[in-house]
Parts: sequence; structure tokens; C-alpha cells
Amino acid sequence: MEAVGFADHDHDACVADGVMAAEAFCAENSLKFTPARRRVLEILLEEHRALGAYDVLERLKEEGLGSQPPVAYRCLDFLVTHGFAHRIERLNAFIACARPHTNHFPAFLICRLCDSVAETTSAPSKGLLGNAAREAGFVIEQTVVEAIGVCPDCRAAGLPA
Amino acid sequence: MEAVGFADHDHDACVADGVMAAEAFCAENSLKFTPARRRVLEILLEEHRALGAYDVLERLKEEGLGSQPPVAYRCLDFLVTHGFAHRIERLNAFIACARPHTNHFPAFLICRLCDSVAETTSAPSKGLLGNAAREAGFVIEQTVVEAIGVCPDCRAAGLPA
DNA sequence: AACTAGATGAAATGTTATTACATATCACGA
DNA sequence: TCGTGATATGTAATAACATTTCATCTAGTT
Repeated sequence: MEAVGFADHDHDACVADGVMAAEAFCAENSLKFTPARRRVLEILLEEHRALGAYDVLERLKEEGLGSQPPVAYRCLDFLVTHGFAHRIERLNAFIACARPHTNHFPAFLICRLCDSVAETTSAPSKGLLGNAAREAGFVIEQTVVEAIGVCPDCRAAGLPA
Repeated sequence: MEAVGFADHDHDACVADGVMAAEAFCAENSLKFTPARRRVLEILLEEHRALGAYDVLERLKEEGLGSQPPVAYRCLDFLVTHGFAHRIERLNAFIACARPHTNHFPAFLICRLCDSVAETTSAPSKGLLGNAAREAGFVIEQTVVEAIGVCPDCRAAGLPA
């Protein structure tokens, strides 16, 4: 499992693929992939970084797709609920999912210098956390795993101050 | 390593011990353990759950220790910085550290039904997250590990709906 | 006494998120 | 085809969380 996000890639294709995958999934599952939802997913995929809800809202405003906060939050909630995006708690921000529907326990590497975010996977049931939960009788349903540190680019730039 | 927080204990002693330990640590390290800082730590230890900054501020107001948000945030920042408390990102809230100065990679079990929080330990460098970080050349400095689920008490109460 | 660093007081503002309720849209069964 | 119910959208208001700014104070140092 390699971290997605600190590497170059064909960006247009990645946006198109992401949207198509979401469209297909919604069709299969009777979910409504409305214009605003589609546009928000596109925005997240295009930016390829974590965006705040109000950043997204701003874009929507410019495009006449909505003007009030709930518009953005609703779309983002939809995307998060159905696995097309993730919320980064540490940043109060949202990012497109790098591996839709393949990753039930996502984890993120967040660069504190440039705010870039890479998605990877954790395995909470293994390791100390899982043991502690089992011992305590706590049932884990979801995990927030976010590592804060310095990404390879910023390290190379010699900024790890 | 057992999760601290879902078990009974001598609460008065736990508050007193926590405050004393902080006092000693501050004395050794030339940190000022001022009345407001002490009081905030006491409040967190007494409540023994995650409190929002404004919850803390309310208490401080009642006691004449401050009235504006920065008062609470400053104290909380101090406590977090020096390892006496943790911020729970998922809840935008703060909790007293269960194991001051012994746990560099804390993890939390958060009950989604009653909001109780137990502290335990994770080991980011081991497991998938650590591997991904190493492969990517990402240097982990800090981790946010929060499991959301249902605590033993709520399970026993038959509420895991 | 003067200087310095850290701590506090206080006002204002900025940022993130939700509630509430009215309206619209669409799939479905009568 | 007409309800009808479920889901989605529009909009205003407000709640909740957090920071900036600048003035003042205090303790420790020179």
C-alpha cells in the first residue's frame, strides 16, 4: 500500500475517472448525482488538496450553484457519506477520496509546511489501538488517523524547521 | 496498555494527583503554573470528559478568572503544549491527559452515543501508516488517532443503534 | 531603576457549522 | 394522471469554535 498524493500523475484523467466512477456508483445505488454534488466532487478532484467548506462554497457561488453554507455542507456530506471524499479533522477540510470504495479505514499524511495531504490506509483492529479497544469492550466503527509531519517535497526543499 | 477512561477510579485523588504532577513538572521546567492554568487543568480532570473551550470559559467566567475566549484558549494551549491535556479533533474539545509525559502518541476511543472518551496509545511507526510514511519519505511528527464507536457502557445499555 | 520575556485583559473579528423552515423535484402506487 | 412521500434545494438566521490585535501588567534579570 503506497501513499497516494505525493506523486505526479495524469490529472485530467484522474478528475474524469473520479467523476465517472462516482456517476456509475450512484447509478447502481439509486443515489442522485446532482449537478452541485458532481461539481463539488470535480472541484475537490481538481484541487487535489484539502479544501474548506467555504472554499468550495466560494467556487459554487462563482458558478451560480449556491450561495449559502448549507449548500456546500450538504454536497460534502453526501460525498463523504458515500465514500467519494473524506473529511480531514485536523484541517477542518475535505479532500477527494483517492480510492473510492476500496478503503474502509483511510489514513492521511498531512504536511504541516505546505498542507498537502496524502491518503493511505491504516489497520486499526491490528496494533495497540485495536487491542485496547478489544480489552475495553469498545466497538470501533470508524477511525480518524491523521499523521502530521513533513512531506518529501518540503524536506527536499530543506524547510523542516 | 489498557484504555484509561471506561473504568471507575478514585476521582478526587486523580484530580489532586494530576494537579500535583503538573505543578512539579512546571517547577522543574521553569513554566508558570498560573491560577487560570491550574484551574483549567482541574476542570478538565474533574469533568473527566472532553470539554469545549467555551465550556471551560463558562466555568472560568463564573469564577472570575476570565471572560474572553482567548483566556480559555491560552490555558488550553499551554496544557496541550506541555502534555497535560489533549485536543480531540473530532469533537473540537479538550481532555486532561491520562498519562502525562509518558505517551507521545496518544489515541482515543470516542463513544458516539455518550461522547465519553478513553485514552490509550497508538504506535504509528509500526503498521501500515508507518510503512506508507517511510515509503513516501514523509516524516511523522505527531499523530491524530481517534476511534469512533460504542463504549462498553452504551453497549450494555443496548443502545448501539 | 530599566529592560525583557512571558502572561493577562479586552475588544473585535474571523472561521466553521448547524438549525429551521419554505419550496421544489421526482419516483411510485392508487 | 393525480396524489403522496421521500429526497433535494433555497435562504435566512444563528450557533459554535478560534484568532488577531494591542495595551497593560508582572516577575526575573541586569
